[in-house]
Amino acid sequence: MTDFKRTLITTALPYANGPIHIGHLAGVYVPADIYARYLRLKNEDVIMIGGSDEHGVPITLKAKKEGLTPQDIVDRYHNIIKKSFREFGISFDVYSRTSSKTHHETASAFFKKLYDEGKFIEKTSEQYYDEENEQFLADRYIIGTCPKCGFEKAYGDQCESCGTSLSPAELISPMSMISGNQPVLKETKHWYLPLDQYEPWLKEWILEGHKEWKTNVYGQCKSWIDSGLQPRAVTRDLDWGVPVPVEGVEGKVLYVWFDAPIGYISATKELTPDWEKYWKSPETRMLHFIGKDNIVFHCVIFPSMLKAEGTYNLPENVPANEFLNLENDKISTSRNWAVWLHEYLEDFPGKEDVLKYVLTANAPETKDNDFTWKDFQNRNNNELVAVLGNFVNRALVLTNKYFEGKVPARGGLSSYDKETLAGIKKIKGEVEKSLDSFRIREALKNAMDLARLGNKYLADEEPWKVFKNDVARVKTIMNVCLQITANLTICLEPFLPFSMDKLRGFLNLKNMDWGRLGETGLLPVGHKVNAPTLLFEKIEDSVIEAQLKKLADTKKANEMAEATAVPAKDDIEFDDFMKMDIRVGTIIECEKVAKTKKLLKLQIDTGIDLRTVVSGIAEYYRPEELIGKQVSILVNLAPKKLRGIESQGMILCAENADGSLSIVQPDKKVKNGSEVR
RNA sequence: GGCGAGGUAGCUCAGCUGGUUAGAGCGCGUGAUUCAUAAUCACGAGGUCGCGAGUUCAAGUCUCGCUCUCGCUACCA
Repeated sequence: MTDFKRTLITTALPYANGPIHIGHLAGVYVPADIYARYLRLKNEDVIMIGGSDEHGVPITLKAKKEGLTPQDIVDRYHNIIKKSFREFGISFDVYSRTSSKTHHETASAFFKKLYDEGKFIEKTSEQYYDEENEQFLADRYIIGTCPKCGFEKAYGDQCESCGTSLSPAELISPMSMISGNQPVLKETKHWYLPLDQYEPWLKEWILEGHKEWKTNVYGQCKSWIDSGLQPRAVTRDLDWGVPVPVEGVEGKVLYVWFDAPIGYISATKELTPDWEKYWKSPETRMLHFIGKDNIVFHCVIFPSMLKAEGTYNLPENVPANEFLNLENDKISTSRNWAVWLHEYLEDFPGKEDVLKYVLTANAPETKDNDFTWKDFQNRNNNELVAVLGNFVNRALVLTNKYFEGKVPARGGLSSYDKETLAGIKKIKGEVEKSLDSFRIREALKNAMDLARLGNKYLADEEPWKVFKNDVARVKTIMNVCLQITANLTICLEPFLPFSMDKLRGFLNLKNMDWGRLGETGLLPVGHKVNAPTLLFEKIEDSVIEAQLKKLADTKKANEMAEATAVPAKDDIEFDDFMKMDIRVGTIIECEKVAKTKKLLKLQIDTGIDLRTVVSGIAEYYRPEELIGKQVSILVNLAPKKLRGIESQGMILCAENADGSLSIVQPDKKVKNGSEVR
């Protein structure tokens, strides 16, 4: 392994269209913060970079919806995010934003260099264009009828009703969200990063060179690289973002995925004029802390950009976490299913460390995990309060009681004393080993063992009994306990910074380096300690119930919203309706279409003829149970090839709120070919 | 359908290159203890290591098939 002199830690840039929730924290910011604090405590040269990702289409849409400018939107969320991070104690050395001047200059220059050196390829393609407003429309700016579910307000990239991902060309009767007019297809030129050219290099660099990466990270990279990489557009027709710095080009910006990771560089520039040593010196180790959704960007795409540029370092490791669920359900910003950081800070003042602890102890390092309020309460009450807080309290209360708060001198040490003191160094080694391999959850457990060591020592030595006939021995015992307590302030500092600060207050102790962890004389004899207050407080059931009620209310509100039927469509003439030829037919044959999950191929006797229909209902019906059933079928829909099979019609289905499908059929058997109207 | 990750005690997870009675924390039970926020300490119960084959003297650990969960992906009329 290379000997690095400094570390650059980047944390995924949160998208500035919503506040931070526990999923972001558990996946990225808490582990990154712990690791950064650990390195700082070791006096290593480390910087931790963060910032808001403020470009991209969703922000422009939100702005439009609220009648504000995109800048208004990002200002709002950037401020909420930045404030909540600061209050929560995520120790960024700099928290920047991609709408900053520095970033625009940096991203622009980065693009320009690759452009000038011919690292991009140019491609012209047809995209929808709004003639009235004279601009190309991003996928999200196009609205139309979803070809699958008939939802009229599907976006060009995705139907929010059925969740299908789409391309703008698939929408039926597309409409510009800006003018309301029908857009026209028009040619536009864009630049692409030819990822395919980097494939052999990526293979070598990751698949051969970084087998030590986490299995989830390595596996996903391998999957992408092996399946063949495609050139990726780096520009977009949009007016919100970093303008493409090419002469004569207007109305184009850098694609948000291209500009966002450069934000790490910009933020570093804002932090220090010496930024280049963090990005370009081979003695610097770069780490990207991200969630699993970002693996491909940080392992394949961004490195390819850096490689193309040529002067930058590549990431040494990318410790990506899986996802955190909340009370057995996926965290979702749009469904308001989350514990929001800014709300937590209001509801639980002074309990920043409790959330950090719970999110770390239950971190989704190897697989998706579940956050429950009950677990939150249990870990606080049974671990922080009962194990850590209680030990500290015992040590200090006894010292105050027997020795007026002065650290007593040790006498001769028993072999058990020696063993206990040696245990501190052992724990230090374990914590280091875990942290060095990014096993943060394990590291926290290791560190907490120090408090367990103390509790056990106290229980075994029973100073409250010994005091009756051997005060000298009690002096030794309490000295050992206090040294353990002092060591806790170092050992747990990366994980519980606020609480350890408080504990240092109890002990009258200054901050100490990681290197001193394991020393048995951190507190000199005669040193005065204070009377302790509680390091952690129990959390009562009522508090947890209040949070659960809040979530239950959200769930209820969501159900109400789901129960509300999609609004009626515009009126049509009777003749329009009569254009549709819907018949009753009987399913004669039915089989799954190979290599698909949702498609069934059906032979249907429509009374007119026997025809083949492909339908996306395989998730709800098994082929054998459909044979012989009567269904309603739209027979005069233009045929379309799906998976190479020509589908000659559409089977009518009702879609439930959960997206499940139910075929519409006559309630009595009727003659095949009967018209439905 | 393809690919990736995961399926180990009630819960959350360790188990490296295959090797004595499969581990930890929490929860549960019993006992000890009272300095401490009824906290702590000891002991214990609890697992056919997703299912089925195979390789091997020996498999949670390797191979194959199946199955379930999550994610990515695919032309879901």
